[in-house]
Amino acid sequence: MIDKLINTIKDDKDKWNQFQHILIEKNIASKTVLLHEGEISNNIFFIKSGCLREWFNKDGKDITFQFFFEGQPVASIDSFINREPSLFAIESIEPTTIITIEKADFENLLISFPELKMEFQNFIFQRFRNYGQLFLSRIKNSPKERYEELIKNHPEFIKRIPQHYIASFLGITPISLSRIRNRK
Amino acid sequence: MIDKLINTIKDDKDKWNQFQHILIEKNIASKTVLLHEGEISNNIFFIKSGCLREWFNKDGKDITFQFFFEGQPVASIDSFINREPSLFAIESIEPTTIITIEKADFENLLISFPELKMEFQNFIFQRFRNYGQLFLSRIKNSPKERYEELIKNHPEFIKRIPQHYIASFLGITPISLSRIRNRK
DNA sequence: GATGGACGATAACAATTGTTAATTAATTAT
DNA sequence: ATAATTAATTAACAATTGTTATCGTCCATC
Repeated sequence: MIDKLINTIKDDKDKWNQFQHILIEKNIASKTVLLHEGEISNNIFFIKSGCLREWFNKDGKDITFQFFFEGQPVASIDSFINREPSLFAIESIEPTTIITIEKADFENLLISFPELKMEFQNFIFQRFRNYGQLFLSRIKNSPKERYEELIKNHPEFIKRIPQHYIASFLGITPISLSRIRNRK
Repeated sequence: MIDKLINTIKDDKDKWNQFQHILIEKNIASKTVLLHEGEISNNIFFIKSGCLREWFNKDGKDITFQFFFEGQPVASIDSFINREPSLFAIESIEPTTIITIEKADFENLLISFPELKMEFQNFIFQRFRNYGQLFLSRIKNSPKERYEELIKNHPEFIKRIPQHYIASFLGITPISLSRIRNRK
C-alpha cells in the first residue's frame, strides 16, 4: 500500500512537491512504543522493514493480539479515525523502519487522491474482516489447534516472533505453549 | 433500520408502488433454518419479532456465536455481498416474524435511496466492529468473566435464550456453564 | 394420561491449562 | 568479555474444563 501510495504521488510532479514532506521515515529500536494504550492516535504507520505488535494491558500483563510485517499499514483504526483513546498499544518487536503520516496530512492526501481513499477504505474493511476471522478461529479451535493452524498459515510468525508473544496471541501462557510444542 | 427503510420508501408514493412488493413478511416456527452453512446468501432479513442465532458446525456439534432480536437486520454479510458460501447458518430460536428482501431487490433499493446505502454501510461497519469487540472479549476474559459480562451487558440474552446456546456462545459446554452458575 | 424428546443439573474421571518456582539458555547492556 | 536481564523449559500442584453417563423436569404430541 505504501509503494502504491508513493508511486501515485510521484506520478504527479506538483503533488509530489506538495506531499513529499509529509512522509516521515523513522528508524526505531526494538521495543519502541509508537502508540500507548489510551492515547489518541495521530499517525498512521507503514512498515518498510521490521515487525510491530498490537497489545493491551490486562491485570498487569500484556496481551498481544496482532502482528504486522513489512509492507503493511498499521494504525489503531478506531482511534485514528474517530479520535478516541486507543484500546491498545503499538510497539516494535524488532528494529524497524517505518514511514509515518500525520492524521491531518493523511486526510489531505486522501482528498487529493480519491483512488487512495478507496484503497484506505478497503484496508479498513479488511482489518475488520480479519478480526472476524480471528474471532471465529478463537471459538472454533483449542489452543493446540490454533498453534497448528498458525504453523500452517503463518510459519513466518513462529520463525520471527518471540515465543511469549505467540503464546499471548494464542491466548495461553508461555508455559502452556512450551508444553504444546514439546508434547508431540 | 427496517422502520427507517419502510418510512423512507413510504415517503415517496411512486417508489412505494415500485418497491412495496419486495418486502416479504414471513412467520417462521422455532428452529427454522433461514440460511444453511455453505449456502450462498440471497436474502437479508429484518426481525419484526422473535430471535435468531448464527452458528456453524464443528466436529458434529453446533457452535453458536451470535444472537439477534427484534429490530435488527441479519445477514451472512460476506456471503450476501460477495456471493460466497456462507461460513455459518442462520436459524430461529423462537417463533419469529421476519421481513426478507432479495439481494437484487435490495441492491436496487440502495440505488434508489442513497441514504439507505449509507445506513447499510454503517450496518456493515458496525457488524465488523462487533466482531472486533467479541474477539477482544474472548481474549481478555475467562468463560466465567464472559458470563458475568453477559449478565451485565445483555441480561435479556440469559432470560430468553436456552442455556446450551449461551454456553456455546461463551465457548464452553453446557455442563461447564451449569457449574459456573451454581458455583457462587 | 402416557410417551418421547429437549433441556438442565450433577457426578466421576480424564485432559488441559494456570500458577509458582527453579533451572538453563539466550540476549542485551556495560 | 562479562554481568545483568530476559526468555524458554521443566516440574509439581491447583483449578478449570471436557467427556460420558445418569437423573429429573418440562413440554409437546399422540
